[in-house]
Amino acid sequence: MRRSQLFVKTRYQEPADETSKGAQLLIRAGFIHKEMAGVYSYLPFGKQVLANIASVIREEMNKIGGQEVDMSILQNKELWEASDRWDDTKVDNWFKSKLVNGTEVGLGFSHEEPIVNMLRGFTSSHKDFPIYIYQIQTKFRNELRARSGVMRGREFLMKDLYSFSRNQKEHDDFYEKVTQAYMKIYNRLGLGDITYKTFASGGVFSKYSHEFQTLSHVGEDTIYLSKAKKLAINKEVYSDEVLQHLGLKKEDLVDEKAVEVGNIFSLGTKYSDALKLFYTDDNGQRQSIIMGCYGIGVSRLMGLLAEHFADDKGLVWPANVAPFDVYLARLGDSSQVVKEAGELYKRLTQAGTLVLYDDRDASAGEKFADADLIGLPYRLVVSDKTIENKMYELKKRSSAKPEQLNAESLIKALAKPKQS
RNA sequence: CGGAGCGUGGCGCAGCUUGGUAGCGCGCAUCGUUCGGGACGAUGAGGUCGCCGGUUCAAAUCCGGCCGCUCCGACCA
Repeated sequence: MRRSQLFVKTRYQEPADETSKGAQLLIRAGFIHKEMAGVYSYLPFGKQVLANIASVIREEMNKIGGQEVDMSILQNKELWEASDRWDDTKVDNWFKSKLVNGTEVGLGFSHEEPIVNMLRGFTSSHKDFPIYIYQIQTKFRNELRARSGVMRGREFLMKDLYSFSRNQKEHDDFYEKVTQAYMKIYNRLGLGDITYKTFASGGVFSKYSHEFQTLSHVGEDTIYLSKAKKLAINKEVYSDEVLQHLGLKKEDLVDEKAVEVGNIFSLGTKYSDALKLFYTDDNGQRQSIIMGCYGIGVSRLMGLLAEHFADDKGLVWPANVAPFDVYLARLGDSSQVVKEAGELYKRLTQAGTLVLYDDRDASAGEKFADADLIGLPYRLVVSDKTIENKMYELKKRSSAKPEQLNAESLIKALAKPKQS
């Protein structure tokens, strides 16, 4: 993409109405636009980052048998009354509205009820199960207070997976598979080293649920973690009894601030029973379905990545999620520089490299500052100097020193690595 | 929802105490000079001072109400 054609502009100063470093950088670099407290629009770069995170998640969900759908956001009140979750005293963060005829509808904060109801129309035999369905869509939650920019919004992008198993073992096996898949996702996003499977409140369905907590000073949660065992306990369930149950010693744990980047729940048969989703076993008997739900906050991850992968000059995106691979800075506007940079842009693009071509009539300093702020993995310079040397200048965002490359090695260096 | 702070061109801010024709920096436009780390000069455009009401000859400024934003707390299936 040519920078001159992009409507988004970067900002020199921090926005006054954000205090989170990550949100400030995302706004300054033109990834997001704040509509109101806890509500953000995603601009071209931000939309691409979300798509890249989603694509990592999608690949791992598909690998464990997930089938992707896109459920409606408008919710049918009757389904939620069946499970007694429509009442504002039961779920206090509903956004609700009304049809012209007065019928109440909700904006989805989660999708257990509608997805169970939908499945009733397609399943009846034990041969139909297990089933794993997920979606990546916008959720609405009427939080009392939005916070930390895009990390805790009222409207946010979330991946939610629902599992439907015939018995406890089948459920437990899949639950473990999801745990593995989640760790793969955090690894691929560069957060694996600081993300911990964490024991948290299980609600009424099981003893624990599991959260995935990434260590960060902007975290809203406190966890007690064992680095050796790669496990943690959320403060909300931390007690001697829990420690004993998990075989952990108090003195081996340290407390840290962390961000909840995922949460997996065993739901038992509560929603499947309430909405009458059953199956017939091989003896012709009606049986309950055991459910699980598994969430990952996609937009929250973007906020966390911006917070974590940054330095004093701006963002430093991991290659997997960066909106482009390389920032091509054309310095000066001599006809040979314009020609050379234009041709390089074309050539790299044809080779599959995603290039953000800064073809504006701006100073070198401004282009370098923008390249640092936006934080693409590489910065490539074409100038009279590089043409004179018959070399290109390539610099990693994460490193201070540039290297000089000829055209062939440049194209090779920027070729996309194969993703696992 | 309790406590605190804030709201003035696109962005960041001053002005308010002590009422008297709305300012600075960045950005933007035009011209010229520049051109490897956010260049310089000249000229210029752009503002219902969050909204409503009150006091006053006169309100960005004083008073009341409302709305919005931020932080702390509570809350977060």
